[in-house]
Amino acid sequence: MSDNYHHGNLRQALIDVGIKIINESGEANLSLRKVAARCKVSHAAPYAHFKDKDELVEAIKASVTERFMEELSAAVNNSLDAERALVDMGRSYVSFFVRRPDYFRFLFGNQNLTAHIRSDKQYENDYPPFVLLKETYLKYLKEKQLDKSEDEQEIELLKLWASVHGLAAIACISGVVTSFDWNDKIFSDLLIR
Amino acid sequence: MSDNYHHGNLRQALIDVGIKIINESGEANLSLRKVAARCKVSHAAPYAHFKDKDELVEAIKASVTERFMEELSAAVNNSLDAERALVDMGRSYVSFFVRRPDYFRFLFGNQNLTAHIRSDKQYENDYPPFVLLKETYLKYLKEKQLDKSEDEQEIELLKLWASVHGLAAIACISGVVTSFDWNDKIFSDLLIR
DNA sequence: GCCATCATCTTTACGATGTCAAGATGTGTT
DNA sequence: AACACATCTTGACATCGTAAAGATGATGGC
Repeated sequence: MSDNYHHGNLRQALIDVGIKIINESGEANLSLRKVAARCKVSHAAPYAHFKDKDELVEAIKASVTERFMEELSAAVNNSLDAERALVDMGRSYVSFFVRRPDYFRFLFGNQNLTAHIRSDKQYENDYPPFVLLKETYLKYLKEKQLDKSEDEQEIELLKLWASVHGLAAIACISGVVTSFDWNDKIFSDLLIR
Repeated sequence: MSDNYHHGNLRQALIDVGIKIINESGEANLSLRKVAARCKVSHAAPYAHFKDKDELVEAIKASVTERFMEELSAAVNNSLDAERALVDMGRSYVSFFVRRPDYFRFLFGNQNLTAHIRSDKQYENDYPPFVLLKETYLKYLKEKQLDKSEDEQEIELLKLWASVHGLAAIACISGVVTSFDWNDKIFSDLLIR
């Protein structure tokens, strides 16, 4: 049954425990064997559900990205107009990773080419945070009655994403940002000009 | 003598071989033992020069950052005025990591908090690329006779850094950018408004 | 109800890795 | 020449990812 696994929920349990371990002691301490042990299962059991350690890690990344998306969506949905939505999404984006810099490094720092993002340059349709950014941006254009060419839109989107992601990166990497007080000053200026 | 180490140049040799291994097969294949073997030295020899694997890795990061700085400095010095210098530095920043995305992940992706960057929030004075960015930015302000408050300057610098670093990050992570043709369009617009 | 098939899990084993302790070896100093 | 010290070697250990072989339990056909 679901108590002792065996056709239970081991796969999900492995993912959840993986996230817990990262929360507690960072990605450096994430090992297949520890995850298995915490699930009270032999060290080779995960191989019934993931062909690799990488495959488990990618599943964990997808799960973390879901939580990330929940925050982003909430920020967008709670905003009154599209302009506020754009700013709030950016703030939420940075805020999420400032609160959990270990997640940032986990999601974007690995050597295996972040398979959870790109299916060969189709990130525009596949990577949920970017899809949400694009939607919000297009609503913003419509709201402001701005007319831009496809090229302009693409460049603007790239700049938006780069600014926000770069801010998150610098915050996580350099330890510059611990509090979040300067954001109100910087964000509308950064995202809307 | 310097031939067979022992008061030779093992320390530097370890760093150089480390970079070579990363170039050849990525950070995933960087191990103390392999580095030692390639230096024809026993697997514990590195411990005479580095207390940790981390300490070796940090030394390698510093070395890679030096090469990075050489390109940035060249870009700045070859520019006629400060405005061009600012744009060219940004272009050079992204270009460097587009050519070597593995370096980006190596420098900024690790879990150990990139000790080569921050000596406790003093990145402004310690991290060479940021120092160069700040210098170039200040020259740009002087050249254009722009008067900005300290706060404005700090925010603008952060935005500059975030934009450029974010662009590099996205390029490396998502595989969006392989060629570099869109940069001419985007850069002056991104950095100078 | 019985059995075969298949997914799931365990056991055992192997090589690679980071690290430590103890000792050997070379270098510089007095 | 003798000592102190940095450097390097050897051997050992725990941990890790992974593979192979077998046990165990569920599912579906008869």
